[in-house]
Amino acid sequence: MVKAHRVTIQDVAVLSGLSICTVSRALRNLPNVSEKAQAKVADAVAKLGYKASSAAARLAGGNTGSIAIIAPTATAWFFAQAVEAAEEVFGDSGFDTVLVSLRGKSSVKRKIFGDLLGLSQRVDGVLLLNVDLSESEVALLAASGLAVASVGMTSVPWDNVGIDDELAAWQATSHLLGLGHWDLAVLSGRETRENSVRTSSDRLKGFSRALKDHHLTVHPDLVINSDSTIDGGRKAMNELIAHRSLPTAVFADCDEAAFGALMAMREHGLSAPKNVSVIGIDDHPMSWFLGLSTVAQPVADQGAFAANLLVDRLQNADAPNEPSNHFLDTKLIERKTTRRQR
Amino acid sequence: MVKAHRVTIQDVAVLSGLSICTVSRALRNLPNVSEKAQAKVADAVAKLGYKASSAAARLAGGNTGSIAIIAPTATAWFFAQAVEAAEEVFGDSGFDTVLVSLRGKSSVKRKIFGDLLGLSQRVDGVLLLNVDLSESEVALLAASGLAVASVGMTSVPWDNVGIDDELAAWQATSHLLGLGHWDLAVLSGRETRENSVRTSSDRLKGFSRALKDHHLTVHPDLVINSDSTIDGGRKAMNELIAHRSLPTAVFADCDEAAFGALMAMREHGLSAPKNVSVIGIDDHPMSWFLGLSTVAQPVADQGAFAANLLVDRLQNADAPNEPSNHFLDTKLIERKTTRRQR
DNA sequence: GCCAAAATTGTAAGCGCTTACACTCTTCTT
DNA sequence: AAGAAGAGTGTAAGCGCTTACAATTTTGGC
Repeated sequence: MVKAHRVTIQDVAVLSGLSICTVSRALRNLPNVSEKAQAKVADAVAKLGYKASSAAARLAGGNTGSIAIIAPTATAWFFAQAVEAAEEVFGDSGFDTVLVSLRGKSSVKRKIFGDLLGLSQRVDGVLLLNVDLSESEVALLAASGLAVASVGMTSVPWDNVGIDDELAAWQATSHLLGLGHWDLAVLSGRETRENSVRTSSDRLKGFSRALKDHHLTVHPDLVINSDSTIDGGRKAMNELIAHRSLPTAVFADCDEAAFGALMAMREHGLSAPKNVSVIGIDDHPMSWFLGLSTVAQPVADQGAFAANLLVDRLQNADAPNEPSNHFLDTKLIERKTTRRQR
Repeated sequence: MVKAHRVTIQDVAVLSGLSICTVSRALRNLPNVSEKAQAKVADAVAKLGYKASSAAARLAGGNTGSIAIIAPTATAWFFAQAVEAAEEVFGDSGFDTVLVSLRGKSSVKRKIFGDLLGLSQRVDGVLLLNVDLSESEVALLAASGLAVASVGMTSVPWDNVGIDDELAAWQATSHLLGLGHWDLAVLSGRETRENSVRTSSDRLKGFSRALKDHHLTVHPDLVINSDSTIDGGRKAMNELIAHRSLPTAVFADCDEAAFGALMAMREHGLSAPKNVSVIGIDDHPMSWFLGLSTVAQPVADQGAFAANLLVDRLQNADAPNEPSNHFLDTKLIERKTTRRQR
């Protein structure tokens, strides 16, 4: 196999009998190219198997043809799902996806503002997944010239898609309440320290609102801080079991915490819904397996939606519409860990 | 905020009082640069916050500074884990990670040989995670000029890291056998149609070998084909329960299939280890949760190891050592789904 | 049919970097 | 102490593409 001469736009120009410039315009569907020329170019491209060099395009002031996805981690179910969905959209639109995982490092900022603003030379846009940014970071990013979109963020000056976290929590809590439970605990994710991610606090709000709707008040002892992980939920539930009175139902603000809660219960000879009803939010695939009642959120859809929004911005850079914020629907899924309180 | 003039190598050259060429060499640690010059350049770079444009570097014949990770999917636990580990290694070495998920499409080949060989203009190397390639595809890739490394592949002409699948299966099966079980079924992933991924068939071999070691033979009826997913395992186990005689122990060739098996059993009022002992391979985080006995494999380590191998190749392009194949250790983890057969 | 405006196409100058190759100093030889 | 070998540095020519702007062709109104 001989190291083939790279097929350049030059070759296409020669074969099609046009100038490089016209070919370039034809390739990018710019106006002012006759159909004839278009056809000739398409022909030559096909014949030659031409593929533009993104490096050259970029250097010359065009686009990089790639988009970065920034996520707190790539391993958690939610992010893996969203990343893959977004990657598909990007791929289908001809973009490469460069993945940046923050890996929960507190060096988020360093990453974002060292690498990422360095990244701005290498990508056309950025898709942020639940990345907790301070106001100044948001401002910097917005001013970076990059197209930006996000999933699960709040008050950001770019397109965002997510779910109504407060509503989802309200749905879950109301389900418990509707079942006759009035002695509820909540396993709540830790408050974020920054500004742009408010999932946990919104969910806590929803919990409170549901209680209020039933003329109940939130007892501080029954709001347990918990990491949004299996182990976090387990610890939180253990704490609840060991040091506090057992409620009749527990709302975990994500399924993984609910799993942990279930596990802790099992370790103490307790089970759901027999001793305590348990509900989560997410509809993690394991929830089905474990029969966990939950409020489902469309994860892949969120990633794909946001990705599409971003691609649209990139492809219609001219249309400067306002940043939009989209809420996708959540839905109560009643399974086996919740039941009527007698 | 003013749109800043891009800091170019030119600026560094001026500030350091050297020529562009010298700066370029200094930046890439090429020989023939005095320490003095090195220092000056380092200084200027720091002062200016200079970052090379990968597009320009690439175009001029240098490297892209990015590496592609190709995986069958990004959502499965195993891949998400490996991807993140590799991404970390790449990031620490200054490479961008471009993610390509095949999403189980049968268009694997199209992807690989359209996109990927197109990718070769955009990346320096490729990390393949369990990508099943035909011989000709392997040859093409090997001849592409890209640096390549892989995880979980067999007979490939580049660095590979994985586990000894046959041994892992042997460990799991021997555990069952050692517990006094002799009536075993195996839930085995479908055979691959290509050449470079042989996980399932190797694991089946290990199963057979363990039986042979105990002077037992494999009964064809007890080799159940199963997708390596929860649902696959569930279906396979259902089949076993419905149409065949129930063995005293089941070896699922991956944890997710084992989960499915456990689920099917539960649906039939059966449980492990009471009615049937169950063991898997992987040590998925849920296995701990479910008390599933399994043979643990170091997933993140495999990704990181392979990534390091790849980075090494890229950074020492001069040292043309033979491609190496590394097996990482697997370890039996006995939990609650297996017990002595009385 | 004739001329200006509009549509189409071509020319040429870079984008920021790498890389032969040429050049200037240092060191050693002998 | 003069010249050769080598270390360190500079010059300049691209890499393949985009993009003003200039040149050419087409179109249409009279």
